[in-house]
Amino acid sequence: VQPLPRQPRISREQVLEATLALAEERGLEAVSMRAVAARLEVTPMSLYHHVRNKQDLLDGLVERLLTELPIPDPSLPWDQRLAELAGSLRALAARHPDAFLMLLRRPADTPGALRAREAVYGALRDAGAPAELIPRLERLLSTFMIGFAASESGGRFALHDREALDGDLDWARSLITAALAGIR
Amino acid sequence: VQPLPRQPRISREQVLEATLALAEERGLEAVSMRAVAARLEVTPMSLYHHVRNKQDLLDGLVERLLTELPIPDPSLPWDQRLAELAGSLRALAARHPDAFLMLLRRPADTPGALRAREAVYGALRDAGAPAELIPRLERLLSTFMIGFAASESGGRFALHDREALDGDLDWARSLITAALAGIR
DNA sequence: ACCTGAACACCGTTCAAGT
DNA sequence: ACCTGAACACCGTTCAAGT
Repeated sequence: VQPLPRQPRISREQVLEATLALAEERGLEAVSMRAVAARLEVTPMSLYHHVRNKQDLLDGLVERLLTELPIPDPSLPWDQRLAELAGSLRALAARHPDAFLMLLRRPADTPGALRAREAVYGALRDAGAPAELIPRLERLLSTFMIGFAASESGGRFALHDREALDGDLDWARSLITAALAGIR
Repeated sequence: VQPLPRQPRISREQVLEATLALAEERGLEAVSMRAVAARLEVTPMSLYHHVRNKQDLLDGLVERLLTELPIPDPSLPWDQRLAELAGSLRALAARHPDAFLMLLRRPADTPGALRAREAVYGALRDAGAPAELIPRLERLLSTFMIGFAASESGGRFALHDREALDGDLDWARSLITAALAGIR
């Protein structure tokens, strides 16, 4: 006997959309399978046809955020591109402090992660870094930028005002520029 | 009417001890108020006399881990001290990947955080860094070290083997040494 | 002061059944 | 294929009561 085809009521897209909206409105802690389902006016169990489980739901959310990260215009000077990337990461972390931390908990091999990495690779190439050192440099740079944005949004830097943190990054930028000049 | 004094059955110390043991054996996700209470053979509600709530319990756990972080012998060369600190952070993150992430979610003004920061300050002083730059340098360095350890233990670096990551850190060390020489 | 039992308002997920 | 209802085994926390 053939199973009856049925019009899908919701898609994975819609599930992630609802997850994002919920996280934006009430924070990540309010994101539960049941709450997402309620927002879609559907039974909790219905979600399991579109995501494997809650972890997969959260993974999908993080990947979505990463994909929406603004990538700087490649025609800009390389150091400005890095600075803009750092700024975008800070803005993303500020909007989603909890979800941002999950960047540290998944392999950086998703399309969204690749996209961001390529942007850093390009900047480093234009900075004149030797090709064989670029992946390593990218790892160090991204780790610092993500760690900084996570510290700021997570509250680790709560004692420091925005101005001091801006100064930290400006100074880091000059140190990095000097280091890159030393390598080249 | 006087309330009757009563022999306390458990202390905050014991609660945190049980929390740590549970986290070590079954991971942070297994740490619940109810599970910690069960391990102490006590009702869940009894814990609330020793910790404000679950967040406070987790905070206590993180602070405990931080306090146990080995501080390098001050008589060692400054760069070796920094390298040892980085190694200790990596080991701590490997043992408690989830709890480690919580370092990014609380202000770094607890006794444990101060203790670690002072160790970095000392190393930077011995490296000859100008006093007025030391707090800023510490922020950059700690952010990188914590970000790196969190990336490694959290799985962000899952595609890279231990050897590559050791190489990353060795190289970072030489860049930092060069940058410090430039500042001095 | 410290511990308890019962209760409230939630969770994620499995399963068998419906269309 | 996709959605549902009922159920299972959990949560954190409040409250009133006991000693």
